[in-house]
Amino acid sequence: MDARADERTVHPAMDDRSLPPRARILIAAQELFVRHGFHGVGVETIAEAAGTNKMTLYRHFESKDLLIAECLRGIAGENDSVWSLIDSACPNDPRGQIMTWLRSIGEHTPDGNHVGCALVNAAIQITDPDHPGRKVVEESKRAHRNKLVSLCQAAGYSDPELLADQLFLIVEGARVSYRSAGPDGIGANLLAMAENIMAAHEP
Amino acid sequence: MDARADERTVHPAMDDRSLPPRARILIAAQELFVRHGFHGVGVETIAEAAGTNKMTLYRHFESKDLLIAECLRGIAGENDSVWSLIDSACPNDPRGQIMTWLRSIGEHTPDGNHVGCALVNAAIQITDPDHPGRKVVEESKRAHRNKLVSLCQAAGYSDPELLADQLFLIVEGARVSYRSAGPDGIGANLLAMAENIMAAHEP
DNA sequence: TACTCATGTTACCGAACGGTACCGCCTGCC
DNA sequence: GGCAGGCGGTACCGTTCGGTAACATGAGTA
Repeated sequence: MDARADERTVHPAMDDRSLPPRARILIAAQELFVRHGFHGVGVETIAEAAGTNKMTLYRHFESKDLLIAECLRGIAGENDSVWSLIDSACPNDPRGQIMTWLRSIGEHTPDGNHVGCALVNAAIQITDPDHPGRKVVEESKRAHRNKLVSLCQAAGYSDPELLADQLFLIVEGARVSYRSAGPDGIGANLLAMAENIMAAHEP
Repeated sequence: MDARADERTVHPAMDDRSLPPRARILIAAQELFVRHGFHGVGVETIAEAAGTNKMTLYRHFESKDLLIAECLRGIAGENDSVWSLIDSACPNDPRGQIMTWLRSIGEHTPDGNHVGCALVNAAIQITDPDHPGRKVVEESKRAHRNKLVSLCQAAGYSDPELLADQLFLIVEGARVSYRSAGPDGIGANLLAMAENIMAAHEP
């Protein structure tokens, strides 16, 4: 029914114990969850991929659901740091920051596979409205949208909220289409679409 | 871990045997899969919701995965018939057809919950690249995109392919954001975003 | 009546999974 | 040395799930 259990090794240098078990578990869990989904990978697989075992995993995380939530917090934090990176790469250049962000969306992962947005995928996989991971996703998306609005305002575009939402939705649509329509599908020329929309909001 | 098992009754008139078991199973499976995800509902639950049992289910469907694929084919067919409906509602009015389609996206389901696009959700839940349901989703999305392109061409917009892809991605992004950011989030004023984009392509 | 065929019913199997108990080891620290 | 705590290893439990076997039932039909 589910993904093949073959080749679930994660980071090769994971087995050396340079990182404490909790960090190794989080890294392994993030990678495996993103690749195979929450239901597609069990806690024992995660523990083995982290070079430890199930008991140690449960010493650091109360349950699988809370491990999922912690992974989502980690992913949200990585997204935040991407914005910090962009900010320091194009200081005082909001338009350049938006363009840098847009260009980064189309980049392939090291293994050549698009997986879309891990937070969106999580929100779809989680059907329980009370799951601890859900509010992590919603909060991250809200912050992401606010960041985009402030950038569009700073860049002096007309109707910055409308533009920000347009860019946000196009990017969300493109990333989800990598999964639903294939990587060579509709999201291929995302940049041209975004530039066309931005041109309509040029002051 | 997963959705609550409470209240999985589907269509109330499902128990009367007006429909043959295979049709009842498909209806129940579609509804339950959309609401709780593929992993969140078992075949026995589906059979009971359809007013039958597991053995009859397996007499009509080789496996759960093939049942999933059949459900996706049914959903894709429903999407096609929506386009036929729109076509007959606005004959020879491609622009009106696009607008009608856009308006239909924001409508709520009878229970007031947005579930996004069932095919996209399926593509994200399915991690196996060889799953029989995957090609159903990809084919449906490709046809959907082609339909939009031909409508934009017929409406005389400049750069119809770019416009079609922009509209497609915005809608995909909005529908997925109903799940990731909540129904009152970014996709709320989808219509204004689309009209703004279309205005930029006015001939 | 006798036959066929789709369906209902029950029981079961093997595997996977989330989670726990228990033991032993090793390291660091007083 | 002695102690404590973090960690590895293993065995186990209860449950759920996909899928199957075997049999009963009931309607339609020749």
